[in-house]
Amino acid sequence: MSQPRSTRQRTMIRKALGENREFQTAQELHAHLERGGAKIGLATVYRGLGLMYESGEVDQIVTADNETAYRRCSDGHHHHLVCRNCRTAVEVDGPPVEAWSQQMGEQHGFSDMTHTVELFGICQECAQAQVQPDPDPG
Amino acid sequence: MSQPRSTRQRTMIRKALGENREFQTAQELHAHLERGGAKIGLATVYRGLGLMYESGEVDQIVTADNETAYRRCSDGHHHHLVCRNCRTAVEVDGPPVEAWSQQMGEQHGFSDMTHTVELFGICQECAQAQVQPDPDPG
DNA sequence: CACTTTTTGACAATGATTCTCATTTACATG
DNA sequence: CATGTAAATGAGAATCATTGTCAAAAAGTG
Repeated sequence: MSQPRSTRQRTMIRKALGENREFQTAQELHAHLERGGAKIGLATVYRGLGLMYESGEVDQIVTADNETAYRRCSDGHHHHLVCRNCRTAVEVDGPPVEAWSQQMGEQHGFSDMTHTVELFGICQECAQAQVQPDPDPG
Repeated sequence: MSQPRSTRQRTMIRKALGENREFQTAQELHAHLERGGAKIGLATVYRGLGLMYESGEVDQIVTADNETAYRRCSDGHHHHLVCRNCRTAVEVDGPPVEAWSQQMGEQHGFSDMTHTVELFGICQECAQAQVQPDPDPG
């Protein structure tokens, strides 16, 4: 039943994803490719990333400004710990969350549970590079 | 330094929120108000809900179609278990998640942790009203 | 090569949200 | 009550990520 075809454009997208470990929006990825002299349409980037997300090849998060960002990821269900400042992301497992989600579902009679979980924080590097915020001044 | 003022429009928004326990988008709330004969601008609804969210007066979630929805909520940090079908929402505590989030942050050197957690499922009523999906037919 | 189906790309369209700015309102004060 | 002024409103324009359109190009198959 028709597999996705291997096209020059999709190869480019994969390559670009491989070169950058941070989450990128479709627009960013497209700009990056064009900057490198590549010829590819924006819609194609959107479609490609969408397909790769559906096949589980890449991960997807929604940023604070409600943009969708993608990153190459490892297999299996996992979550992300993302730096609010530089967007560096770490993949993390969440056994307690999975269990808790399941339990909440049962407790309230919900079936077919899914969940969205994202952790945000400031990574060590950014924390050191930044001025510490005043602890609630008078 | 200047508190939000009490206006006819904001009162209307609060009233409408009080009448409906489900999550509603700004557009839905606006439509509901106009249907009731009220005169209020769409931008005003957006602004009102935004302010109420910032002050912690209402809760906010992002639906599957990337729309922002609001609901009056109880105090304190909590999460939501939302029916994918009818949008009925239950507030739930998540001690395991809080602890896990904290722990992941420490483990990876992240500070200032926050998180977004939403649980989705099909509530009992909707599950009964719907045709059961075939369990992976040949 | 010939053929069928998928993919692409340029651009239009969509649609939620935000911005603009002139007008109105809340509310503290004389 | 009159008045001043900063905040709020509303109508519509503007923004902007994302999706739709559809003819032309490319992939994969025999």
